[in-house]
Amino acid sequence: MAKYSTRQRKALALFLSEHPDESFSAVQIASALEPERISLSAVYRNLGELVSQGVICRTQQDNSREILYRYTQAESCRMHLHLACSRCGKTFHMDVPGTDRLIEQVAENADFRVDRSSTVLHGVCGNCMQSAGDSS
Amino acid sequence: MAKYSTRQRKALALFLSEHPDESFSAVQIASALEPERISLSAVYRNLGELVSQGVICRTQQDNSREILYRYTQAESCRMHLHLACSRCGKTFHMDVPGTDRLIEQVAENADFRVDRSSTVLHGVCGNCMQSAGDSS
DNA sequence: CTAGTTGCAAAGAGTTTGCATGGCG
DNA sequence: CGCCATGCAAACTCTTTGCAACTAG
Repeated sequence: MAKYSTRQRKALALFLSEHPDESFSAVQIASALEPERISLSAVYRNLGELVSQGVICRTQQDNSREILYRYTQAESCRMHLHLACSRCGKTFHMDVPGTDRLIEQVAENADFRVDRSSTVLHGVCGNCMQSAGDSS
Repeated sequence: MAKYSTRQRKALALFLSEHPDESFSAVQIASALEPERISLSAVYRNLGELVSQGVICRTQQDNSREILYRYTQAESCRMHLHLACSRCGKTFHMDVPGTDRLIEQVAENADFRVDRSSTVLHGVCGNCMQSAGDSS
């Protein structure tokens, strides 16, 4: 797999690596790369490859059946958990002290090895809380 | 909504409440309830209702585009985060001290309100780690 | 009896695949 | 030039919806 370096392949990899904190759907990527003229199927096929290479990871929003893709190659991305706002869909790094300790505790207490790169905590980000005046 | 109590509705609610720790797809539920003769559309419609009533919640497995449903009404379910094994698909309670503190820290440090009932940490459970001899 | 529910089948949304054409090396 | 990758369209999978028939209250 991935023997040739095509215009489409390069554009896709570049785009994702330039947005390490964001998750995109295949359609979003295709339209962002419209100037590069990539077909949706090429996007899907190349995303699949990148996923199996571990360069990016798949996630999903809770009430959509879209699959989202996020660059995880960057050191900084693999070490953090991520936070996803269920209102605006943005993804954030979770740079919170004590996270590692909790993950260790989970391993000891619950006999479960958490995979940092694929787990995403859901909730509402500050921006959305504010703009919605929501305090429930 | 939900003004009448039908055979299908009762069977669905009963089934879910009897399996508070497991996640099911609509198809799984429909076939588990086959003796009760529920159509897939009735399953979907009733699941939708239960979700908006907060009785159950939707989640998704990472590499499938199926939506999964899990009973969350039980007090014990709403207070915990959950762990999902990406090998066997089972869901577990996350009964780990320090979890609440971390969630508070996230609110303060990252200005993000984590929604306990919808977030699921992904990883590998003890059983699967053992049977796969995986230690990566 | 009346309105909420069901079941079926058709429509949607998102993703995957077959096959001929095109482009990298 | 050979083989991989692309593009298009058709096939698929899962979910939603329209509508007539059914049934709980």
